[in-house]
Amino acid sequence: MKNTLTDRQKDILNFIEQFRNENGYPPTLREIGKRFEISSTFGVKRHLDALVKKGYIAVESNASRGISYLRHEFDNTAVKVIASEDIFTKIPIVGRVAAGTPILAIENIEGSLVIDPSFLKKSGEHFALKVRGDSMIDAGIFDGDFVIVSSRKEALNGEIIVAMVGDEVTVKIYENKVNKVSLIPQNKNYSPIRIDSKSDFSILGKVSGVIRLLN
Amino acid sequence: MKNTLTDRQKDILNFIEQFRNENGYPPTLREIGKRFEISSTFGVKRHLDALVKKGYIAVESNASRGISYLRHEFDNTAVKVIASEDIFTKIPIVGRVAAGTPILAIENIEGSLVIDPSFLKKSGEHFALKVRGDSMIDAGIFDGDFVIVSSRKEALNGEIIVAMVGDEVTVKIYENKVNKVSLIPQNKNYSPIRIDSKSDFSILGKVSGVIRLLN
DNA sequence: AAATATAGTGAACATAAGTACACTTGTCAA
DNA sequence: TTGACAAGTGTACTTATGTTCACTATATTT
Repeated sequence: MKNTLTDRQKDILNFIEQFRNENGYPPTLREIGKRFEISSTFGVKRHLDALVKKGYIAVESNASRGISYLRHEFDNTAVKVIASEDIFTKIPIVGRVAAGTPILAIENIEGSLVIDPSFLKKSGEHFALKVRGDSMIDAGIFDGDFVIVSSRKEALNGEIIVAMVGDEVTVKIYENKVNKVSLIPQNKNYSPIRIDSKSDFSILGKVSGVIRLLN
Repeated sequence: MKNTLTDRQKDILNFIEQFRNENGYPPTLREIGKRFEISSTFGVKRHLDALVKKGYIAVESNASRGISYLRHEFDNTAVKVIASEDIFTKIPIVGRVAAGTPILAIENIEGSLVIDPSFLKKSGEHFALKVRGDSMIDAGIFDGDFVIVSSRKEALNGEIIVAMVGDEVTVKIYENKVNKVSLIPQNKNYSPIRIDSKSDFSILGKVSGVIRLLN
């Protein structure tokens, strides 16, 4: 079995993407079927199964509208510089964050960065941040690296997050034990930061990628 | 009634946003309820009704997971842009390299990757490679990372390069002392590779960037 | 004290939506 | 001409999910 899609599968993949853009949630089997005049949900399901098998989407079983997007379709040509009508995603690079301003306020934006949309598996707000310091070197995040951040307000234990502590933006591993939040660096020379209730602390997002430029 | 949200409503709105970021589709009433320990779906529903009334979300009635967003909490600075000529660069991702074939032969290309051209300061051929193994972890290059490679045939001491040794493509630090070439890993558990004259060895390029995707 | 808004419970219900199976059709290569 | 594969039908079934109702509780406002 190859990973190439049939025409029908391509059409359906496109429809799913479009539907999600328009509605904010993925279509049901029957909604897909209606669009393509496939009267049986089973016929549709088998298309989805094929798309899953070929790695284009993920489907949560028994969950309604449980389609999540794994990757866009790209032509595999070994072309170097391209001009096409593909849609790319441009995310802002956040520099110094002025105290009190929202992270994405214009004055905080230093530039922007174009990345492959397939890197951002799920939709949602993203921004990038240039890392200062070496507190995360054991996690492979070095001084000067860019981290790509998926905006969110909560985190799970062990996730690498970007947080605001007082005036400072920091990248650490999140840990919440019995409602005591700590930010764990990944460098023996640094100690965890304990967050007590009176700390000015908020989660900005979860690190979903790291980019390093050499030379 | 004002359009200001109660704390509870804010929490729920944030959760919905986060859930969608993570899963690609919105949560059900019960999934929201589970997170907030609200055992009755009705309790959750009334929160959604409030959010709708205040203009923060839209809910399609009788549709599962039918929550769509009207307003983000952040301004949407992460814009989707249409590529115009020559602005973005698309480079091929090289997968398994068939022995004897040129690195950029079609059969070696697994996909492609769009990156900001400002990342590639120098012009010239580039390709990307998915790293296998952990021989370079001390240089912050982990298993599964993509390295962006600038094609060239020669290297300077200390540069991180991609080379072909026999059939294998490898990422290492280049060292040439008195015409004895060694490839130095960055991991105490590995030993340098000595290249002797009869080795089948060639330099494919220099690593100019590293990209890591988390989750 | 009464009214009002927010927040939640627990159960019952209707329907939306995923899963499964047997059978059909058309195409294409061996 | 057999076989494999993509694509689709129709029905039946199970589960997931939204809707509704009566009732409770706790603040805050009038």
